Amino acid sequence: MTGPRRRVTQRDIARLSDVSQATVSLVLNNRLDGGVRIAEATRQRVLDAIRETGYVADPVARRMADQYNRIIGVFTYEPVFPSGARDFFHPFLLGLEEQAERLGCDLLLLTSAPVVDGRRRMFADGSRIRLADGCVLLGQEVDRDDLTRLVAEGVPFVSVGRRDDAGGPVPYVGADYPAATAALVRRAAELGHRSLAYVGRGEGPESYADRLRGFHAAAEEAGAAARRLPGAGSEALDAALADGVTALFLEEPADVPAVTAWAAARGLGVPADLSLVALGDPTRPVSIDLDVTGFTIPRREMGRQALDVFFALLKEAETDTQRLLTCEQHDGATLGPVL
Amino acid sequence: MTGPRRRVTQRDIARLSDVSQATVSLVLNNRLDGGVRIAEATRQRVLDAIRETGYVADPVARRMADQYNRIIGVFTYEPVFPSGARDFFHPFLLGLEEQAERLGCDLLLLTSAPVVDGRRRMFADGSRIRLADGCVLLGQEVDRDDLTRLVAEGVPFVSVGRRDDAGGPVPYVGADYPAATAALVRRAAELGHRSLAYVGRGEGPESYADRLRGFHAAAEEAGAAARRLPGAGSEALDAALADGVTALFLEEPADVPAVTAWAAARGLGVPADLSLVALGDPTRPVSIDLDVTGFTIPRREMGRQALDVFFALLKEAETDTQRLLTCEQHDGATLGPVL
DNA sequence: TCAAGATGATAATACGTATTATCATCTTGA
DNA sequence: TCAAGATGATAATACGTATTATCATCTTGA
Repeated sequence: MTGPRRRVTQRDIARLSDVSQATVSLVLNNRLDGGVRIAEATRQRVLDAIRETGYVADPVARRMADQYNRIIGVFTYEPVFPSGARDFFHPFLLGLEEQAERLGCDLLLLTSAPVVDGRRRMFADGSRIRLADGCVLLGQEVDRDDLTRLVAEGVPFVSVGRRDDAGGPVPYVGADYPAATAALVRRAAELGHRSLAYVGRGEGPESYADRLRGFHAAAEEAGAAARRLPGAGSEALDAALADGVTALFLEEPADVPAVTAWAAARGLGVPADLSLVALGDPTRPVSIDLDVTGFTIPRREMGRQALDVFFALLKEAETDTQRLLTCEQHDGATLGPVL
Repeated sequence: MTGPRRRVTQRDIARLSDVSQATVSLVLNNRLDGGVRIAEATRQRVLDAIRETGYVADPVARRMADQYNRIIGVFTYEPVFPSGARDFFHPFLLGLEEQAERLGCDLLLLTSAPVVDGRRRMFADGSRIRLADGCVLLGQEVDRDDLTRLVAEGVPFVSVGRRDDAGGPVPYVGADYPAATAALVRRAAELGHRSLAYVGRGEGPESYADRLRGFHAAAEEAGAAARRLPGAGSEALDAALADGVTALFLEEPADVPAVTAWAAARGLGVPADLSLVALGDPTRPVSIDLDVTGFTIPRREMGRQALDVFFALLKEAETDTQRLLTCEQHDGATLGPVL
């Protein structure tokens, strides 16, 4: 008595409650406009049948009829979630899931397998995004072409993390890296640091550029010397130290162990001889035994608000579609006064 | 002149190449069966139009015409993916995603079902599973009631990891823990070990029970003494050691650091004084500096094959719906001969 | 008593694709 | 010359939902 279980459809509900399919749809969507009316008794009969059968509208058919299906694609760009980055991205996902549950929508994984040169192009296939009402973008770097096309096609989407314009403004919920970085620079200046170094790329992903921008702006304002070291290599650090740098601002906190190892090798005390500041959370898993001063990215909250912005866009409601959230400053033990 | 551009449809192609929509579809799908034929010239005209316009079939409409919506729910039981377990579960997800891409379907996260006492019940909300064609189950432990209901309702589903019957056979793609464990026991016996200890629960999740079963069976066959220690506590280990145990089989490889710390404290060399075997991969992130002998769970492949089984079930094709995959043995440096 | 308005429901249609049954035309062979 | 088969294409329909135009019946008020 099995056989491939057919989906329960509105026709089934209609038959059960002795009305037409149209009526079922109207009850489901609670349409009151257009002058449509359903008697309360009928409505109840339909709702009962729905409850009994556990009927849910087929999201595909809903999309077909050009409707919302409350499914949101989550597109992640990191090449197959490089194992290291998982921990970093997880809080974002948690925020998304949490808010999705609250808003009663579902998340579709658009992270699908490796495609062209290790990276995924969003439009590589026939645009499965269309299955969903739109999508949320996650990842340090996002393909510019994809972004441009999303904007051009008017697909509702939100980026987790600020993005530069792409043929139009990109809706995002980002972290206020410039402000968070600047605040730490000011703290350092107050503590007497006159020569600071930013360690990292400072370009490429917006999040890097934003940090560096905040760094330079605040340093200039504070009248402190500022430089950038491309990486945490020993030679570069040695040179900076010899040149009078007293505080290092790490773009990538996962570099902390490398820097402390170098400091230990040189017999430098932190923060006695050198201060250390972490600009965010590590994107690679590392064990750090120091209580590093720096800031924390409100990842979970970013995930949550991303969905809020998404729904506002979908409903075309008024809202701030480019949000920068404040990072929490962490007062650790690695930023000290210059002795 | 913007506005969301209308999609190019088969009707457009049909008009352009002066054929019917049906012909376009037939050309696209290259149907040769059913006695349908398209003249080569016509075919080329249609293909040209497709090329010119960049037409791609709307995935939504495709699925609409199909009996299935090609959406597969991924249900995970771990309480919102407890942070430690993420690493462990990720390879399964990768396998699922990879195969989903290959099979042209999408994964819907069903991880956000209402959380009742820290855990999710699948049917708590009644019907979200019905959004999808069926689902894949992921997690160490699966709710028995949910399982029973899935079987009873005939929802197509596959468990990643073997499951005991639940009012009927449960389709699964699991790891062959008994065989993998037994192989290691035999190796130990060959190396002269006569008294072995299994460290762990050995019950609860099927994966634990399976390991213990394989352990006991192989030990008996090899004529070696076998016992089980509930955990890796120092007292238990001391007692076992005092009692002549020369090899420990760890159900949970994340316990390796605890055991090696204990061994170091007792001045025991591994494998000189004591052999160590890891029965699988750590479910919690730990850093292990030893090259531990043991086996690896084919997680990615399990994810992949789970989707294969799922589709076979969906299409009611003949297939082995209860698969146990072979674990890869890893010949490390912690299982040595008894001196 | 009857017209106008209110009420309640449905038939018809659209969305874009896939497939099957059917049809028209051409070719072949005796 | 004609029937049978081959060839090439299409009309019709299905998939499951949403919506609009339409219709039938009931109510109301003068």
